[in-house]
Formats: sequence, C-alpha cells, structure tokens
Amino acid sequence: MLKYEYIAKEIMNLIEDKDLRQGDKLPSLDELVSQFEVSKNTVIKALDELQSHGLIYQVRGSGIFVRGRRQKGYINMMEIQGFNSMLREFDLTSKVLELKEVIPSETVQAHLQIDADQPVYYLKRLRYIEGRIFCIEESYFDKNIVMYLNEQIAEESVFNYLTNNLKLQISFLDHYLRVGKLNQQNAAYLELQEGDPGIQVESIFYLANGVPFDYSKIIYHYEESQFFIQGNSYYNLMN
Amino acid sequence: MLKYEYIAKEIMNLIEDKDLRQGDKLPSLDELVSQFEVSKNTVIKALDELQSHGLIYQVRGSGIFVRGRRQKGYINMMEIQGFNSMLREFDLTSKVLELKEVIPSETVQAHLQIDADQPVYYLKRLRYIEGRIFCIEESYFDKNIVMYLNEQIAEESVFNYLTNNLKLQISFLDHYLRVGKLNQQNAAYLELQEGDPGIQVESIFYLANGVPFDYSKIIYHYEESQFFIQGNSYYNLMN
DNA sequence: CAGTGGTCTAGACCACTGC
DNA sequence: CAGTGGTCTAGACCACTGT
Repeated sequence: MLKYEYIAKEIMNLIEDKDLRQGDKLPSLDELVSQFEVSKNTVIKALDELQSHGLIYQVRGSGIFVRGRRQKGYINMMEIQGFNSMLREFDLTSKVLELKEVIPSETVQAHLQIDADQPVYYLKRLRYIEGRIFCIEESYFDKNIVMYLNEQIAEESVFNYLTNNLKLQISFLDHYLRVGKLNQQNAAYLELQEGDPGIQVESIFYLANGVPFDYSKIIYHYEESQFFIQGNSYYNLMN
Repeated sequence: MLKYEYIAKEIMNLIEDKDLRQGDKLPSLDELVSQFEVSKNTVIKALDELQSHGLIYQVRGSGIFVRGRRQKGYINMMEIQGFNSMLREFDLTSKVLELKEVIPSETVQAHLQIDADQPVYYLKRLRYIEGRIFCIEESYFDKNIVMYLNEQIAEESVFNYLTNNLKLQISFLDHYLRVGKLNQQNAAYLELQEGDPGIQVESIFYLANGVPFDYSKIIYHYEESQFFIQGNSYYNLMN
C-alpha cells in the first residue's frame, strides 16, 4: 500500500473512531508530516484525495476540517462500491429474473463501445431492501471483460465478484438520472400503480484503462430510494 | 492565476478547440512539462484537478485521455455554477414569487448552522427554460453573509451576484435528491396534475471556510429535467 | 506576526503498457 | 525495453487566518 493511501486511510479511521463531525478540526499539516514521517507533499496528496471525495475540506491559514458525513440511507452516486457496501446497515437481497447472452442493441453497443458481433451478458434482477422491493435492474456486461457469470453470482453480489474474483478495478462511472411515470409492467414489479413516479438511472462503469464494461439501467421505487451527491468547486478553472 | 490552474485551463481549451472525444489522447506528461516549462509535479497537479472533475483519465504506462463530455441538456450535479452556465445553450428566466427576511425554521437553522435569532433571506422563484416552467425554487440565505438581496437580483442571477458582486467563493455543496408525488399547489405551479412525479433536490452551499450560507429546496418538472453525475473510484482507500 | 495551508522545483526511482 | 505515468523527497517561498 502506498504511503499516501495509508495516510488517507488512517485519517478516515481517525474521523470514524473519534466520531468527528462537520467542522471538527484535524491535526495540522506539520503534525501529520511528523506523525507519519513523510514529506509534506505526500500528506497533501492524501488530503487532496480525501477532499475530492468530500470527506474533508482544507482552509488556508486555518486548518483541516471534517466535512459532514454522508447521511445513512442515501445512495451515494459518486461512490463505486455497489449497494451492498453503500447501504451496508440494510439487508439487501436480489432475485434474478433473467440471465443470458445476447447480441447488443445499438444503444448497448454505443455505451459499451463495441460492435454487434461482440456478445454481452444481459442480467435482469429485482433487488430488495429489508425484504421490500427496492429497484429493477437491467445490466449489460461486455463479455470480453466479464467472461463468465452465473445465476448464483448474480443472486449474491456481482460487484464483489468483479472486484474480488475477476480482479477488475472499476475506476470511474457516469450516471444519467431521469424521472417518469411507471408503465404497467414496471409498476407491477415495484408493487406500485401504473403512472406512479419511477426513477430511472442509467450508469456506465469504466475500468482504469478507460474501457466501459457495464451498462445498466435501474428503475427505483420512489418511496424506498433517496440520493446523495456532493460537489466541489472548480470555478478557478472556468474563469 | 496559478501555474497549475493555467495549465488545466489550457488543456480544457485544447479539448474544446480540437473537439476531442472520449478516449482521445492528450500530449504526454513530458510533452506538457516542456511545453509549459514547469516541473512535472505542477502538470500532475493540473491533471489531477481535471481528473477529479471528470474531464480526463490517466492510464499508467499508456497516456492521458479525454473522458466523455457531459451531454448537453443535463443538469450536472457536481458543478457549482448555477443553472445559467450549466444549461448555457438554453434560455433561462426566473419569476420571483416572494422575497423577504424571515426567522429561520429549525430545519433551516440546522442546515445553515445558525440560531433562531439570525435572520435569513427567503426567496421563492419559478424558473423557466425556453419559456416553459422548469422548477420551483425556495432558498434561504444566511443574512450575515448575503447581507443584501433585492427582487431585481433575484430576477436575474443570484449566482452571478454572489460570485461577482459579493465576491463569495462557493467551495463545495451537498445535494439530497428524492422523488415523490406533487401536491396540489406545486402541481399548479408546474402546470402538472396533483400526484404526478416531482423531483425534490435539497442543496446546501458552503464557502471556502466551510460555512454554509445557502440552503435551497427545488422541485423540478420531471419532463423538463435530467441529471448527470460522475464518480471516481477510491476503492484503494476503503480496502 | 505566528501558525497553517498552498505552490513549485529538480530529481531519484518505481510500475505499468504495448510494441 | 522504450515510453509513459506515479510516488516521494527536501526544501524554498508564498498566501491566508486569527489573535
């Protein structure tokens, strides 16, 4: 593990252990430098990492402070961890409706940057939170990358399988969120009425080398889901 | 302007001017170093900045690549720019429904981290895109920070007023997104039916010193709004 | 003005990719 | 194995905050 990763992690642990809240002050840069016995830039690298993920903020001339912790029960759109760790205090289960190899539609081809002759896995699942229906998920996996998938894996955690077994390093992702009225079929799945609100999130997941390998479309139950997004300024870059 | 800011901006311009797309390669680190005549770390700082805002991605041993441009017409939840620059190709207008000084409710006190004896501005606006109703916005501004506000400013761009006139540097923000059914009053404003979907986004805006100064609650017209969110991994920090 | 964070450098050395 | 990105250092100097 790299030094700056270790330091970032230690600071995260410190916040967790001491139960620090929004605005609480962390040790100064100099203190961290001598505590970890590294150069200033290395500590700064760790801090920048934490800052860009919304855990802390640094105030010039004043100090380093804890940023409000993400509230429980929200889906954090900026994290790449699958729901299981995101909503880890909840009991999450899945039911596989369909798992098969298909020829990608044009939409899927475009999102996964592949041709029609490249087969993909199609997976459709219902997902439950504390036993209550939570969302309908349809995923397309590039079969060149996710070479094998079965029902049992899909029933458990695809995310864990990808990261732990296939050693795929998911590096970044894009989400597109829209809201509409549910059609009859989706309403039935979600145990709602036709015309009730439905939250549709399309997501594309990329590996570290920039290759997209998973395109998914989720329809959330509007009463069971809420989302959390953080932003950081880059006003200076815009002018 | 700092060197790394200048470099980041030049790279943004390069992408813009050459109309580079997802996966297109940028000049190598060494080339950038000699082009801008700065040290390697300074270029890296610029690149990290661009990366954390989702404009590029760096692949070790391979190169620096452009990340897909945010699609037009989406509200980018991670940027701090007000709608006017975010949806800049659209004609956006506002109608002020109410602007007054109020005693903050407990919710507002909590979000703005102030006491009941600190007055706040309350602003309620309807916002239009290309002449069509787009959202209902209610904002609360900490009057210690936003010391003056009038109808004319509110009719134009509060964001521009805050940044250009008051020289406030908005540094980070939190969004909470939920979906529900519209009540009769909000449906009327949005020219929809009671029970139609309504997208509610609560946002808290912070200054560079960590002080929250604006809490707003927006109800979007579900047919006129769609959202874009990007994420970057920090899997290594979680273990 | 002391304390604290931010920028920048020059250079050593490491790690990964793709031919 | 050449090219390219990533980590880390030690230190100089700058900029802002708060007392």
